[in-house]
Amino acid sequence: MGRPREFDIADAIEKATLLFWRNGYEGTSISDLTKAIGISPPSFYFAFGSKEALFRKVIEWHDPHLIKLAEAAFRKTTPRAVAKHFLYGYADVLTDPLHAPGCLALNSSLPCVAGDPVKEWLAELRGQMRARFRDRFAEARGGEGLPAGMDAGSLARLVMVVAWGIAVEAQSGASRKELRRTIALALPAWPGVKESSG
Amino acid sequence: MGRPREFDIADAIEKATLLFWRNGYEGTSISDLTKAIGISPPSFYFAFGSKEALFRKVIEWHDPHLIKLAEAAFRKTTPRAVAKHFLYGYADVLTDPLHAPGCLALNSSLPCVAGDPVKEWLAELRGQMRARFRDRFAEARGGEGLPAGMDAGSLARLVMVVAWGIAVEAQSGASRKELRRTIALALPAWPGVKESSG
DNA sequence: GTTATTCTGTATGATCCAGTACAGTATCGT
DNA sequence: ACGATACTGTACTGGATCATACAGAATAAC
Repeated sequence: MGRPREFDIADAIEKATLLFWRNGYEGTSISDLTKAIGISPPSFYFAFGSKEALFRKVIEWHDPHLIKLAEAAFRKTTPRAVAKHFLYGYADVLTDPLHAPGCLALNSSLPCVAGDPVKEWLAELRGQMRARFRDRFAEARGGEGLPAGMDAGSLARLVMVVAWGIAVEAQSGASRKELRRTIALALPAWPGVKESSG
Repeated sequence: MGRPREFDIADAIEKATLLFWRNGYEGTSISDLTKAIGISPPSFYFAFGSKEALFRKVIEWHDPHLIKLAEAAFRKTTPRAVAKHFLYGYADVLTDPLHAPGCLALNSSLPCVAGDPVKEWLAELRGQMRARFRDRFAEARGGEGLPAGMDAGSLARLVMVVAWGIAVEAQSGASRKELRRTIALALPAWPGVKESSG
């Protein structure tokens, strides 16, 4: 009961997502957000509580996409195919013309002040993603284990390193084609036979 | 002539460097800077002009270190040895306990607002670094050219991708040892025989 | 209709921001 | 000594920040 909300929460989150993606967390003001959503500050605070709370909602809204991409990659057979599927899919996200170039979380977080809880939370999410890859590589699906000198943890970190690296390049203006060529060069680092489709 | 300056410019730049490294460009206020340097705002503006001007000076002060590292790497023979020397040296910088973890320029810039001149300037510096590697790889020193399917530009971009990637991981708390293990896994992507010392 | 509840906008508060007006102080050249 | 110049700190400006006090408007329950 009570007065019905005059704007759509999901729509507002989507608009906030685009702003954070373009201008980062600290670079996006309450004024920017209320203007884009088309509401007044009290409505904003009533609906979301604070800028930080909305940002967390934005990330929680977006993160499952990446997790699903990773899980789809995990269904591939070899570590190389897993990395290939994830990195190519991630490159597509980074260069999606529907939003600003680069990674939402990375664009938003890297400039934050050291010790900022938002920044640490995002670093934790990145760590969780890395742990997923580590566990997947540790399974050593497809027969024999990893070659000598390759542990699942380092192999997982390399996936993340290439991912964050292309995210930076994408934010700097690299095209999807350029990212894909770069990924192709990196793929032989992971064990597995060459495949024609990722 | 005139009243002599009561603080050391180089020392002030060094202190500003540490602050920008820790808290980023937008996350560091004039108040933070004047407090750390131990001067008042007018002295700050008289000496540096603006926060942006000081930041540019900080970067110009720091960038030659990386350029020298790259040039030392370029004196190696094979593309792989070049990448190895640069990436291992860069990993050392990223995890130097004398300053905050990660890359000064990357920590400072990624959170900036889209279209910010500082951000674009830093992206340009990154592009220049990539061009140096592209030119070095294009030389194809050491005999025959690059293998089929490898162009110097993509190979150069891969160096940068791994560099920015480990910079993000370093900022998230990865240790020097972890970064070195990850780099070692990536190195086979560049043509060249395995070497024992980088 | 009346009341409780939920959401709304106008207007404003407290704080921080980058940057400056101004007057004072220390050195140099003469 | 005296003026020109270079640098200093106190105190302040205008504007942006996140956030809220308050009163009004729209709904549901009764």
